[in-house]
Amino acid sequence: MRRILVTSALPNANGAIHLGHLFEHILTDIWVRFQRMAGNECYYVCADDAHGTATMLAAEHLGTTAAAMIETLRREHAEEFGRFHVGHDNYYSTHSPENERLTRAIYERLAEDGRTFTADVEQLYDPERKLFLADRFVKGTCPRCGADDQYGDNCQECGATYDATELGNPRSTLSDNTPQLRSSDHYFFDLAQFTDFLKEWTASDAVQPEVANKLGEWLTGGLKAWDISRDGPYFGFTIPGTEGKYFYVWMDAPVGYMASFENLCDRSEGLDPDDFWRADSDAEVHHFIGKDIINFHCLFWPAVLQGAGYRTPTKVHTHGFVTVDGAKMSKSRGTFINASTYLKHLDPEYLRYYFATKLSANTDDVDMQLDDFVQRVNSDLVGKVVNIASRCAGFIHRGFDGTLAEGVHDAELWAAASNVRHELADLYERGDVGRAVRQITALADRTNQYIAEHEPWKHVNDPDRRDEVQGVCSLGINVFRALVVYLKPILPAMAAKAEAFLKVEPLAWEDAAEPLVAHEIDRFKPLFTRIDRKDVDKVVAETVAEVEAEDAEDQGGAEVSIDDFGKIDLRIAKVVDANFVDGADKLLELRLDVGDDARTVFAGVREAYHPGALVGRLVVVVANLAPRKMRFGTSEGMVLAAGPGGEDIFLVSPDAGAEPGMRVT
RNA sequence: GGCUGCGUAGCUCAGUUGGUUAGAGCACAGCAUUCAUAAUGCUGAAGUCGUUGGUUCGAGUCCAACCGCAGCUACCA
Repeated sequence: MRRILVTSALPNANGAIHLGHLFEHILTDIWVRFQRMAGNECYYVCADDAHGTATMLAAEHLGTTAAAMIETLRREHAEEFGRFHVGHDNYYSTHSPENERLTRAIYERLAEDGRTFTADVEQLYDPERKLFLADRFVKGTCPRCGADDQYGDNCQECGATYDATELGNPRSTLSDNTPQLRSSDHYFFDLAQFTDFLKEWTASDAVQPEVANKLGEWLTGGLKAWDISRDGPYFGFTIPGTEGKYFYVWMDAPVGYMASFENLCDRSEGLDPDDFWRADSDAEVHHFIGKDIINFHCLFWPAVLQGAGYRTPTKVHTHGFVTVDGAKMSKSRGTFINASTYLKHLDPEYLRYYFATKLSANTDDVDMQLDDFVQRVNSDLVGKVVNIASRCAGFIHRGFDGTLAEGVHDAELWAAASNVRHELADLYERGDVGRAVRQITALADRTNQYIAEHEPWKHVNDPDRRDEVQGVCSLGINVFRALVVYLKPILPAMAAKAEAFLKVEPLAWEDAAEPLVAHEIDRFKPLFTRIDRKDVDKVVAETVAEVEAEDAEDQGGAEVSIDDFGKIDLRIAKVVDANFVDGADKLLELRLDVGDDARTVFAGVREAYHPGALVGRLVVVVANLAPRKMRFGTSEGMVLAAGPGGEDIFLVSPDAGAEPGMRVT
């Protein structure tokens, strides 16, 4: 028996659980449930990732404390995962006493052994907010191409990467002030010391081949020291022996896996964290992550563990991202679906099954096509698998008192159904679940063919052929039982209902080895209902509505005084000319007559309006908006419009009689 | 820009170390059937395997270039 500890990446403690989190946790949960069915001792822990500047600012925004906010979200997250049947043994928080102790201990061990050093770092500082600014809180002009309004790490226009200190006219996105350049001592983990170790580790089968390729890039390029400290104010753990220095969130986040497990052990008889984490442990540790955090889990984390005298992960399972209908999840398209919205209208097992059909052992992105989602679930699960039990059970009850036959009617079919368990086990182990599902549905197909060939409905009233009818339907039920075994890691709730129908104890993997004979079963009740496409549409529509409400709150929620409003100079303008902009997908260049002066405004309405339809019409424009340099020219104002974007943009226009230049108040 | 991965029927994907007329499911069309949650079975139509070159007796499969898509590019989690 293997002893296995499994983790999923830690969701942020400042946002809701969405489709992307669900994908990762469902695929991990499927693996965990398989391991348990196969008889292994398997623990699955996770936690919210509580620390970081973002958490601090979010709590500030809500007018609460970080500690209160993260606890509320932690409960919410744990409950939502639970409703998707994700069976974490512990869903903890990285803001825990266990984690603080472990993180400090690990750091101290690394520091003692000369694995860390300090260095002076120059960084932008916001004097008003009194904090050092992470790259994403600084905007300015790209030092290479001169594009305005770029973040502190790279330029979205030309793709250049640079230091935030290189930006022209930098400003803090938190206060809009000009930041100052200040220097501060930072603590570094000397990752380069672990280069040889990491080369060896990544070449083992601890990571997928494409991940090893990616890591090879960093390894051959030379590893840089890793800055593990942040200056206060910061929401996190303080670094021992320092004043106002905090551990960078990614230092304590993976330690959170250990902390969550330790917390579980404290509440469980005979479970010792050391058995899993000591350097010579023969237990296994498996991390499931998305491909965006490969560097943290496959470079920093193994190096930290190695340096601190712990074992390294057995395997890091990396997956791709979820897209919806071929595009990134989008709030305005309604495909940035939160767990809570989904749960209002759809059964969690639909999603579990659909994700399972798309799972592979590689890091490709997984596209959730909403039509495909409905069809796959309805056709495979209701039409094929469940249908077998549904069509056989009636005969068993009508003619045979609900009792299955003594023997196996078709030894070949049963052998196929039973023996495939070895291959399926291998596929589950490797994470090639989509392929396993294809094998499973093929077996269901074969069984429906078998039943059709023997036409039990024709012979059920023929006394000479009663045994055959019972045999065929009993075998149908037995193959169905095997299918339930194979699908149980994916569909635990359906499996529980099927177990009740079959009147059996909870099924384990090896139960597929032997058929049920002369066994009484219950009457069949529907195990699974079809998805109605309308319910999917409701989820999408509600997601759009939520986003709009959120936007309204962000923009209109905070009250402004009439004086503030008075600062905005809204004017009626007439569109004199409108043209496409070469190279811009969304923009139209508009020449506007605003009374005395004419000006050029770039408006993101190309998908909704043809230039010809705009010439001559009156619009409302923000006349005193600071001119903004864009890639295609300077925009001198903003045209007001409603709608989520894309093709749904609706320009605001005045009633007849308004003249260009009139002030809107 | 550099790097990683992907690009096979309308959709989702299989295609082993290169080998005869490229496969499956969904969707579609026709037929059959009625035991089953309008479920099932049979038959059929549908692909110049991203493009162009190359290696080879032979390439979806190997090589090169190009095109397209996604992601990464370390102090955003």
